[in-house]
Amino acid sequence: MRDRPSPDSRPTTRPTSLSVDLAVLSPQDGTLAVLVARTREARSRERWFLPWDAPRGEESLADAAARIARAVLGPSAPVVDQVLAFGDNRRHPGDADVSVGFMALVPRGATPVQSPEFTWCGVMDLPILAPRHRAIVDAARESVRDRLDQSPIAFRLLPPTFTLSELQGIYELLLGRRLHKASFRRALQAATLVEPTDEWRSEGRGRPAQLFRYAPKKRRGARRGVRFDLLVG
Amino acid sequence: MRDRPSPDSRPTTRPTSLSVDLAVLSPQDGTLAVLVARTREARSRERWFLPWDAPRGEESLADAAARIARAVLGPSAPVVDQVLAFGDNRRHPGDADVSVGFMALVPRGATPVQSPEFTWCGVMDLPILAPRHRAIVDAARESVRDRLDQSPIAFRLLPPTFTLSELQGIYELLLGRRLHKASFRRALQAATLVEPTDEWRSEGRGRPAQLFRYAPKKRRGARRGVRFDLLVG
DNA sequence: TGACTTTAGTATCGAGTTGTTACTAATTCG
DNA sequence: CGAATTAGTAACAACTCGATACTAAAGTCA
Repeated sequence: MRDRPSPDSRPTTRPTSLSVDLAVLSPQDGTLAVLVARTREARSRERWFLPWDAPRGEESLADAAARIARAVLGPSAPVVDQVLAFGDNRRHPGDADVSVGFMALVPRGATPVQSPEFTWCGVMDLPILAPRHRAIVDAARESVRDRLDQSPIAFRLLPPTFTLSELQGIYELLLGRRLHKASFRRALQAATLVEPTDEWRSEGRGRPAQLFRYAPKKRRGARRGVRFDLLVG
Repeated sequence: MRDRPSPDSRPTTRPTSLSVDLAVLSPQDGTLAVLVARTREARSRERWFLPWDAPRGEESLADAAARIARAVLGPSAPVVDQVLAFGDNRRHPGDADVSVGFMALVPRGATPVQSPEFTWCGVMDLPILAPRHRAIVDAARESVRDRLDQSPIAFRLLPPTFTLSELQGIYELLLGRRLHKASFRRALQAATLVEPTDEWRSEGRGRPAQLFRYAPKKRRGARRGVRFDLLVG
């Protein structure tokens, strides 16, 4: 990369090597997991990496991310969301100058990986990734947490029908803290986000739980005051 | 851009033209404004653009954005936040394949532009920008709104000391709705985000207002339940 | 000077929301 | 059968929020 001064002239772009990288998140065995694969060559210090590629042809960033997701997860295309672009000196497996991180959220179990040696790995127990990939995973988790109550992303981590306890478990997993059952259900009911099906699931012992599906009916969010939920310094 | 198949081999990056683009937001005359400049050449359909450039040398994306901000606003360096990367077919003034949008928030008035013909323009009254620049402005506004109660960004739009009415006005500007005075102040006090100075400001008629400064003291945000504040469908 | 207006800031009250504790319901396990 | 386990609900106290109303301190204008 050479420096090129632009004293007072108009700016110009510069050729840069680009990658699109994907953090696939899913609840596995009661914890949040990421899809990672092992490198074949031994010369790099970081032995594991996230799925990634460069955009092809006129493909947009989002299209490239969706293609990578399909390559790893099969044709059942999960939605991908952009997380952040990284363009600093943290190392990337393909030495990309700039990497645009995306995330995909997929339900529990329902995700047999077909491609090469991709495997689930709990976020608390990640192997050593290239620093830029590690940053993308962290940014993806933070992004999910931040958007959890503005956006129905929790439902992407569940199959089409689910029990309310499962839904609450997803929220607890993502927020990293326990929630109160009655309050959770009250809030859920007030938001009219789910509707009951007439099926029930018996999960081993205990009373069977009713299955629900995601069926948002909320029209206008009752606009509240500001809450200053920040946790500063 | 040529297509290059990668059937089962390892992915590689591809050279791509890159830009870093900046949406500078500021409250001006009671409305939210963006810094834009007029193009000199008449051949392009979009006559206005945001400040932008390509990263130089080993400069990171954030460093490039900070440099662009300094070039436009002078050496008083405002913080820049990444908003989103755009890599689709929306046109960019420099025809960048990928543009990483950043935003800077600067206080009212305190921003005399020195560089070329940059000027404030109210967001409700924007001229025709290149579509990608327009998208960056929209994404920046949305990003501010989303992060308003998680992050103390409102204070970046104010000078070091301010009245509580000014602070409330910023929130109302960004959220696009009126807030209740007593509730706003109660929430502010509970969060211990500001502390009073011993100065007062007389703003024409009416009782003088006490000046406050941003001085966050909150340790742990009292963790509440989920609120499902989404406004779906 | 003294009413009137304007803006700042506080107090109080009632309606609504939230967390807790306790309860009932339906299943499996022994 | 009874104990254990999970689902789901009820009732209540504590808290939160928004509306209204109030006081305070300035300017305006007769």
